[in-house]
Formats: sequence, structure tokens, C-alpha cells
Amino acid sequence: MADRLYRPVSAQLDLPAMDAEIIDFWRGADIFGKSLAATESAPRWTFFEGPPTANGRPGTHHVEARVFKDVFPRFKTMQGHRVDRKAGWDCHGLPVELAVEAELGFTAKQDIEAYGIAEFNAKCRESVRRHVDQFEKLTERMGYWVNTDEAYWTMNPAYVESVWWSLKQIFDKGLLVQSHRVAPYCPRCGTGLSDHELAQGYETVVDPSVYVRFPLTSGPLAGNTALLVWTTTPWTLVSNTAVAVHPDVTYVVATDGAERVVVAEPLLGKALGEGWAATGESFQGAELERWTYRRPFELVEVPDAHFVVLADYVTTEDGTGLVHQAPAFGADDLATCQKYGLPVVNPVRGDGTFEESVPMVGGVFFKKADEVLVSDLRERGLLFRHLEYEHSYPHCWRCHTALLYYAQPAWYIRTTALKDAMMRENDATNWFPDNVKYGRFGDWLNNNIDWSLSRKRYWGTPLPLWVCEDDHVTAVGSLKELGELSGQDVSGLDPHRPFVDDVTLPCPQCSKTATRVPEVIDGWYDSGSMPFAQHGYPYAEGSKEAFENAYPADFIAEAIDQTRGWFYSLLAVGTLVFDKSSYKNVLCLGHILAEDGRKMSKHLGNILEPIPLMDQHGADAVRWFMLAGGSPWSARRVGHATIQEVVRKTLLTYWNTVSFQALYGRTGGWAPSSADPAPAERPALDRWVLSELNVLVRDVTAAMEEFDTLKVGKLLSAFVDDLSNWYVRRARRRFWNADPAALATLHEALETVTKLMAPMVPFISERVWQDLVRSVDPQAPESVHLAAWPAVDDALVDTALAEQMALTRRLVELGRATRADSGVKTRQPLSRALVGAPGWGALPEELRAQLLEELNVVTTSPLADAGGDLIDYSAKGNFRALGARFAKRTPLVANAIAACDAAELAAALRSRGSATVLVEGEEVTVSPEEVIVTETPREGWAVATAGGETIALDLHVTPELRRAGLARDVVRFLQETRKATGLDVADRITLTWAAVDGSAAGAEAAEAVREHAAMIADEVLALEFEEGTVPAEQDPAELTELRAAIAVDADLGLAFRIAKAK
RNA sequence: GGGCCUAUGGCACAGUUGGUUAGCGCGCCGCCCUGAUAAGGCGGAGGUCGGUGGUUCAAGUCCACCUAGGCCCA
Repeated sequence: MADRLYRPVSAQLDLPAMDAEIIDFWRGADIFGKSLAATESAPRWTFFEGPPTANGRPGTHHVEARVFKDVFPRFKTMQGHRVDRKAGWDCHGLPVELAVEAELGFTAKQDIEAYGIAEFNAKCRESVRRHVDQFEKLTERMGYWVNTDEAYWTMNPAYVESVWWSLKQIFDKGLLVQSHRVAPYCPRCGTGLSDHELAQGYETVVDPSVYVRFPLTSGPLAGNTALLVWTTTPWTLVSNTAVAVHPDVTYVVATDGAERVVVAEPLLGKALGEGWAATGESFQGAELERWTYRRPFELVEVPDAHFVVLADYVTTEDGTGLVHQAPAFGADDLATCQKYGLPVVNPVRGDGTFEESVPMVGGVFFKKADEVLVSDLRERGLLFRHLEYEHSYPHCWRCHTALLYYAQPAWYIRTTALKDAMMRENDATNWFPDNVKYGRFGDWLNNNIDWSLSRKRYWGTPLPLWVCEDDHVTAVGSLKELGELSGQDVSGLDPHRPFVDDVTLPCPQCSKTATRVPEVIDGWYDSGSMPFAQHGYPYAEGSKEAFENAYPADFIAEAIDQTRGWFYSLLAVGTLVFDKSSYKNVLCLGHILAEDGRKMSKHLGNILEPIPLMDQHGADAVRWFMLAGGSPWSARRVGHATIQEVVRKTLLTYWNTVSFQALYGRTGGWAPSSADPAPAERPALDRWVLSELNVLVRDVTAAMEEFDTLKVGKLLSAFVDDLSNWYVRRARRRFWNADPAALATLHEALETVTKLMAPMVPFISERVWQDLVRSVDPQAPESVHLAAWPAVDDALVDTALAEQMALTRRLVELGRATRADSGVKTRQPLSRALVGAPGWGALPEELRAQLLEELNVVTTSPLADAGGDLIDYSAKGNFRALGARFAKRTPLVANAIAACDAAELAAALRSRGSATVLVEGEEVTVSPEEVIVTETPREGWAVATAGGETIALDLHVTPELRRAGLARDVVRFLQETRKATGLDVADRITLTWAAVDGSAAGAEAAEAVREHAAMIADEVLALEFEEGTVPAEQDPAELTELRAAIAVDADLGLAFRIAKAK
């Protein structure tokens, strides 16, 4: 008896309750802390936590990314790396403001100003704290090991200062500049709208659609031809700056006999209608570049403008293919005109009316100006056509006023200047899946636009720029610097609005008073700064070292929607500040959808809350689903049924195998020791398991290195399935006898699998580690998560054995199919199986024995022994093998093989190891691998065949065999009775049996029992086994007391009384 | 409008470098097995591998176009 025993492991398992115990254990023993301490000086593997936006409750989709952020750091830690895991919270930004606005019942920015920015921001801060609490609960519940105690918060002063530092770097490089930004704007509310507000307010309206003549004043058509320009916003013609054409579209001159206009060729008919014909003059769009024209209105100054520009976004679907450009009122227009150095002229004031100084429309609301402008064009003969145009146009979601796309001053980071560097950094990045690299992400970089950094909002990192009345800009990189410049003590200042707004400083260039610009910055810049700002770099103590040791990251992970979000901001900020991207490997996940295949939303009522989900199924099941329930790169649907399946198919199979091992280990008083036979001394079945185990270690490790958790999951569950449903099934009897080889083999397999499973399912693997490993090994680490990742033992890998076992299992499968077809149940022994399969001859006796036992057959022999006359042969080509050699002629060779005499071919292959077939008159030699020969007996046998392998069963049941079958029926019946009586698997019994009077079956069965008494007694652990008198009944209380039972099997015609032995 | 992703039996998903019976799980029907198991096995019903065309001796797999859904952006 070993000193130590496994802990008892019940076959039943309450996963959520287990989770709670394990969380307590980890917390109490500080296992996470110990895993970090143990790797203190180990080589680093750097992970960056992408901070979730703390603007709402965490959802099930948050579990997804967080599982992946957990599994690889755990894996790398077990491999002996130091993996710091600093949590982070994204605190700033419009979503937080909107949530607070909703809470306070605000509808406009004026409400915030009236409420007070300081008070409003305090509310935002409070909202963030509340949501972070919920994220922390989720984090612990799901087993995500991340250091929340030392989390970085993007709103903390040290973080903000670090962001300021980086902005100053960028400013000093001349890459932080003021420019114009076209954004949707509500003139009534006097505020810009965010994209998401914009999406809520589209309405269908009827606008004028006007075609206007712009007479050409230079180029080959000057003086006799006009550009025909289309617009649906006549009021913007006042500030017309240019006309855009597509460089690759063909433009033609058309005439009605009286005048000549230029239109895009594809639109000639649609735009001009009847009576117009092409003159034959045609130009590529690119040829039109810089032709000048006379503008429609001379109401405002637009210096150095009014010529044709080229733009790829021009389409030939509507209008004329010549697009009027007013850069103040369109993002495309602005981008295009800026390329040509054209000015931005905006005569419309913030309230939506034209400036008083503008003739004709001064003081008129922009929409109202259309009418007067159009009639003026008509009077001057410039209006070509005037139609009505129905389209969808954005309106303010609050007041339904038509929005204006309006250029306002804004601060930009000139990322376009770094495009090459960013693309270079992306080239050096590994994307999983790979297609994002040059697909979605690469395209985005390739079409990079400057980063619009500033936001006219309240709750964000204040843009650290101070401007004096002469427009001298001073960038401030820290509070300390601000103190020095302003001459005030601001060391304790909260670096948020409105406090920093109050600090003014004498302009270092002209000494006039400089005040901070009113904007805060885009929240994406905050999160993109986390590699250095999380440490308070470069000011905080130790931050330089912390940052330099952990840049760039080896690994980050988020869902696909972050391509233009965090994945980009990290790359951009890293490249801007350090000329190096901040990550080497990036895992890009698909989205988690509701069971109906749609995004989870309150509106649709299809939300699955994460914590209740885990409280129902256990965190491991949810984790496994995220990691291996379908491809992580694709969108996946999550539902109770799918997760329940993970529990049943994967977790419980594993658990029950553990429970089995614990049961028989304890029953036999066994614990692993040096007394166990060495692997080489163990039976083939054991050596097979150990071989498969080491292959598993190799494959799982490789898949983890590739971030392919789907593959890891498939490998692990396939192995556990093999272990449970083949190894344990076949070795079961050895466990009953506490065979050390079997127990040691299963122990080793389970211990290693438990380590391999630990990163994926940290809870159940920890439970198993405690019950099955730590209980018997005082040297074992305190937690599976402190254990080393398993190494492959190549000496135990036996490829030949693996192939032979695979053959054995295929034949078993065929044998079962044969049994099912023939109707002879497996419990009835049969005398003989004939096997025809390549490799059968080389199969070791041990494996043949497995086949016989599994199929309950007495002997086996090669099919060929049945005699050549009794066997049919068929042959066909193995395309995969033939294809490599014959390529184009493959089908010909295959046909030749099919056409020849299969018996002769088989004989030749068997005796000489090759055969020849005639292909187009030419003799071709083929090898056994190239031909699939199937042998089948002619008659009198039950046969199954697949893939060139055949098994045939002799169905003739002799009286002896029949009695042996009956004896097994008796065993089966008694085992059921034992179980029903509540006996333990190791309890010994006493047994009395009798044939039921007058039963015809009973006589034969009785004979069978007498003949096989020793075998039956042994099987059912009967110490006494006698034929006698079985009473018809007995007092139930007495039976219970004695742990006894009386049972009658009417089919067998036998009665039994069993009782637990004293 | 652009880019990317997805499309395989009722449902949810695999499918290696193209190779000839297209798998697995859930569900359904029948049978078998059981000394750990909420299990396991065998057989059956159920598939134009979204559509069209192409490359190839050979396409679920490669290419082009189209359709539908999703994501991101205009």
C-alpha cells in the first residue's frame, strides 16, 4: 500500500461550484503572484492588455477576447517565460459622455456647459469606476489572470502626462498641425455630431438637382465650351473652388447645334437627353487637369482657384461626371482641394446663415438660399437643368434640422507623412489570421489619411497646446513643464478640463498670454499610447526600464473591429514616437453573435449575460467554446446548447477518466512510484498511449505557438476520447487488478494532458491537479499553473505501433459493423474471424488479442487461408499514390488496374511486391501502395469491407459457443444486479443460483452456468458460488440490511440471490 | 460605392500540400456494448459542398464573375 493515495474523485461534477472553490484557492494561495515570482528573471514574453472601454456593462463578447488574452500568457508562463499582465481601463471618450448625458437627461452640449464641466467630468469618472468594478468581477469569474490591482487607467494624471509627453514629441517633429475637418454639424444646436449620432438621423428629402454651365477659360476648348457640373446643394456654389473629374473616365464634347458642353461619356444620354450628340472630341479625365473656368458666382473671394482637379471618388452613376467642389462643405472635397493647395472658404456662420457681407444671400439660412441662387443662375443663362432629387440626407436626431457638412479648424497628426514607415512596420508584423495583414489592415494603411486628433468635447485627455493671440503654439509635455511655463504650482492639478483650461502662460515667443486650445483628444490616441503611458513613461520612477524591457509586445489580441481602432492606434503611435510598431504578433478574432446569428443587442432581446452563463455551465465550458468551438477568426454563435455540448463531450469525458483512475488507484492502494514498470516493459496498449501522448504534446505545442486554439482543442478532445473510449475500455480488466503498468500509464497520460489543458481550462485542470497529482506527489508544484509545460519524449514515440493500432481499430470497427448486420450480438462468442488487410501479417499478437476480445471471437486467421477459390478479389487504383507518379495518365492506369484480373494482381503483389498492368500497350509496374485490393469471401460469412480491408465472421454457433454466450449473459445480469443493489465495485459477494422450475431456457442456461461457474464467480467477485434454492422473496428490510438481493432473469430462466460477503 | 470575411444534410461546425464512398457533434429511427461515464459503438434516413463559368487527368479545396449575410469604411 502506497503512503499516499489519490483523493476520491466523484463521477459527478458541479462545475460552477468547483469554479468558486478554485478561485478561492488561487486567491488564498496567491497562485498568480507565485507564477510571476517564479519567472522573475526568466526571458520575457510581452503581452499588452487592450483596455476595454469602461462605458457599459461587460458582455459575453468581452469574454472572448479576454480568454485569448489569458490562454497564451498562461501557456508562455508554463514554458518558462516572464509574462507581465498589467490590466488597463479605457476611461475617456464620447461613449462615456453619452452614457452620462443619458443618465442626466441631457440632449445638447449646452446642457453640459450649464451643468458645469467639472461636475460633468466628475460624473464621467464615477461612471467609469462603476463599470470597471463589473469588469473586474467578470475577469475573476472567468479565470482571466491579469493584474487589476496595478491596472493603468487612461484618466490617471500620470497616464495623461505620458500622453502629453508623446504629443509633444510629435509636435516637435512638426507632425501635429492645425487644419480643417469637415464634420456633420447641426446649425440649430450649434454642435458637431458624432458618426453614431449621424446614423440615427437620416431622412428622405427632396432637394434641387441642378446642372450648371461653367464656361471654360483655358485649355483647347476655351471660349466655346462649358463644363456641365451637377450638384444637389446649390448653396455651396457660392464657395465653389474647383471641379473634380475622374482621371480614367472619358469626357466628351456634346452639342445640340447651338452650344457645346463637356460631360462624361457614359452619362451623355442620361444627363443631356434628346437632341444632343457627341461632336467626336474626347479627352481622358487626366487631360482636363487645371483647365480653368468661369465660376458661377462672384459673391465671395476664393483666391487662386477655379480649375479642374482630379479625384478618384468621382463616379459616373449620377449627374455629369463633373463634380463641383466646395472644400468647406465636404470631406472628399476638402481632401481633394488640399492636394492642390486650394483655400478653404466658408461664408456660412455657425448658426447656418450666410455672413451679412455676402451679396444676394447675406443673413439667409443656407437651405433657404438655394431658391434665390438658382433663379439668379437661370437669369444669367448658366442654369442648364433644374430637377427635383429625392435622396436620404442626414438630419439632427434631436431637432430634425438638416445637417451641414462643415469645415472647422481641427488638429491633425500627419500620419500620411509616416505611411511608408507604418507599412514597413506592418510588413514585420505577424497577423493571425494572415489575411488581415494586407487585407483590411493593409488597405487602411495604404489609403492612410491624417489622423483627426481633436474633439470639441469635455471628458478626454486635454490637447496640451497653448496658443497666444499671435497664433504661436506651445506644446506642453508635463505638469512640471506647465508649472515652469506658467509660473504657478500645478503639481497637484488634475490634468483634465476645466482645470487645465484655467492655466494660462506667457507665450515663450512673444510673451503675450497663451491659453489652452479648447479641444480634448480622440480616445484612440489614449489607448494607442498604452505601451509607454501604462508605466507613466518617461517621468514615473522605473518607467524607463519598465518600458524598454517590454517594447514591443510579443502578443496582443482583440476582435476584428479593432483594425482601425486599437490595432491602428498602437501601430501609429508607436511609429510616430519610437519609429517602431508596438506589437510583433496580433491575434484578430471574429465576433461572438447571439444564437440567432445577429449581434447581441438590448433592442433584439437576444443578450446572453456572461456571468449567468458561466454560473450555469462553468467558466471552463465558456472558455473552451471561445477557444475551440469553431474557428476563432470567424464570427460564431453562442448558445446554451453549444456550451452544454462542450461540458458533455469534452470536460466530462476528461473528468470521468480521472474519476476512473482515482477509483481504481485508491481501490488498489496504488500511487505512482519507481516500482512501476518502465514504459518499455509495459504492454503494447500502454506503449501506444504513451506514444500518442508524446505526439499530442508535440502537436499541441506547435498549435499553441501558431495561436491556433481550435486545433489545440481538437487534438486534446480527440486524445481524451481515445484515452477514455479505447485505452480504458481495452485495459479495464487490468485496472480491476490494480495493474501498476496500466495505472502508471493512465496516470502519466492524465498528468500530461492536465498540463496541456491548463491554459485552456484552468479550473478543471487545477481540480484534477490537486486530486490526482499533488495528492500523490509531494514534489509536485502547488498548482498546475506553476508546473512546467510538458516536453516531448521522442523515445516514446512509436510510429509503427501507432499505425498498427490504427489498423486494429479500423478492423474492430468493421467487425462491429459485421455483427450489427448479422444480428448476432457481441456477447455471443463466435469461433473465427477472417481478416484480409495489408499489414495484418505484421500485427503483434497483443494487438490481435485486442481485436479478438473486442469482437468476442475465439480465433482469427488470414482471409487467404480460407482458400483461393472461396475468395473474390477486386482491385482499384489509389489515386493519391498514382497521381504523384502518373499525373495526366493517372485515370488510364487506374482503369487498367480495375480491368485486370484482380486475383492475379493480388497474388503478384503479395509474392513479388509489385505487379504489371497494360496501359495503352505498355507494361507499367505498380506497387502495393498504388493498388487497393479488396478480398471478400464468397459465401457463408458475414462480411464488412472498407478501404481495402476486410473482416469476415463465421456465424456458425455451436452448442459450446452458445453456452459460453449464455454464461456471459449471466455475468451481465449479475453485474446489473450488483449495481442495482448498491454494491461497490470492489465488494465481494456470496451467491446462490437455481434454474426456474419448468423453464425450458433454464435447463440450457443451468448447464452453461455449471460449465462456466469459475469464470462467472471470478467476474462477479463471488467468494461463494453455489447451485441451491433461491427463495421467491425475502423481507426487503432484511435484504437491505444484508446488502443482498434476489433477482430472476426470465429470459435465461434463472434465479439468483446475492449478498455482500462478510 | 470600396475592402475583407462567411456560405458544407433540420441545427451548430471540421475538412491538411487539389486525389475518387465529404466528415464530426446535436436531433431522429433501429440495434449493440457497459465493473468509471451526464458515456461509447454500429447501422439507417437526411447533402446540386450558395450560383455560374474556368484551370486540371482529377475541384468542397485553385481562379473569375455573380447572389446572400456579416464586419469595417465611404
